[in-house]
Amino acid sequence: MPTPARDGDQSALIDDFGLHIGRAMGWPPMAGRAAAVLMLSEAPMTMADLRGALEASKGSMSEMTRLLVESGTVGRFKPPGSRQYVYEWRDDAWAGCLQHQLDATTGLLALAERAHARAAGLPGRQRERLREMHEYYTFMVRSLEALLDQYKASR
Amino acid sequence: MPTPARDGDQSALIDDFGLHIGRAMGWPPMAGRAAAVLMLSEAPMTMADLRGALEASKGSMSEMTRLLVESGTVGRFKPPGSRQYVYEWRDDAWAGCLQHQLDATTGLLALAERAHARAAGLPGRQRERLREMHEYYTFMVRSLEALLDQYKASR
DNA sequence: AGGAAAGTTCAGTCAAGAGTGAACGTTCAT
DNA sequence: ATGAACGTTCACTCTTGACTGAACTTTCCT
Repeated sequence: MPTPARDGDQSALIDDFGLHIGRAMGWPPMAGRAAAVLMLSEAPMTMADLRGALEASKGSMSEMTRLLVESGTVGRFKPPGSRQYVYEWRDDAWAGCLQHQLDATTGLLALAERAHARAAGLPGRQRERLREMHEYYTFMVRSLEALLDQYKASR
Repeated sequence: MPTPARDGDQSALIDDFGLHIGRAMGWPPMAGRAAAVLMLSEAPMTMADLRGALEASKGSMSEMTRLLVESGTVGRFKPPGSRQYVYEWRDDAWAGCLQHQLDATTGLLALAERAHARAAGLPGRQRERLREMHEYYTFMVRSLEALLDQYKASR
């Protein structure tokens, strides 16, 4: 039996985790809570386990597990001889988080590039500001890539 | 007269900027749009100018300018002899963004610390995961601080 | 192949959050 | 000091997005 995740004062911790991590990752609160439950569970959990721990609907859990797996923080396996998937917090989950942040920043760099490209004819002040934005996101993408490498290497 | 910010195809750009930057900073969309308008404006703008450019209410603009100034991306001045404040995109706006990201990460580190402190009695797996989370956010806060210094120095 | 269990999808409900506008407080030139 | 211009606050409306549950699809054991 997996750790009962919602006993006593872990409950508040899970809500807190859920809200903040969810917000940081751009997830709905329920996804953050599911991540917290999995992180704090000793054993891998089935969707039924998660639903029990969070009192959530089937549909919601299906969507949340999808998000978590996609983000690279949670793994999904089907143990041989079992019909149900089990979900487990990954050892390299935090690298997944950092990757996620890098992806988001890369998206903003793309936006800055598009804007900057169109800026040829603009007055100096505006063009300069778009250049600075582009420069900033270029810096950030390069730096986050370096951090990710460094983090991965340190393990 | 400030640059008319909502003419033709800048409008789409502003909505796009607004949405993405707003999301990245945890702002409502209108704040992102206001940031975009100010970034692309040649001259400083009054609240009335902003309201005109964005077709927004007084109340909304009051809140949005408050957010922008607080974030360190926009400056607010009262030119001598004028009754109205003017708002202007700051030269060091992007450092403000990075600072904001650092603050958010520091908040998550605090959460990880609280959780980790309570983890003394937990089974090995869970304690190990909380340790990893703590380690990750420690790494991130340290690294982002370094990036911020580096970015500031490079200007 | 048949069928039961697991998982996904999607229309609908409900709650959270964004934006409005009127009432209120503040500021500053006279 | 006065009052007109400016800015802020807050109760309300409307929009967006999270979550539910029932219908549907897929999987896999016999």
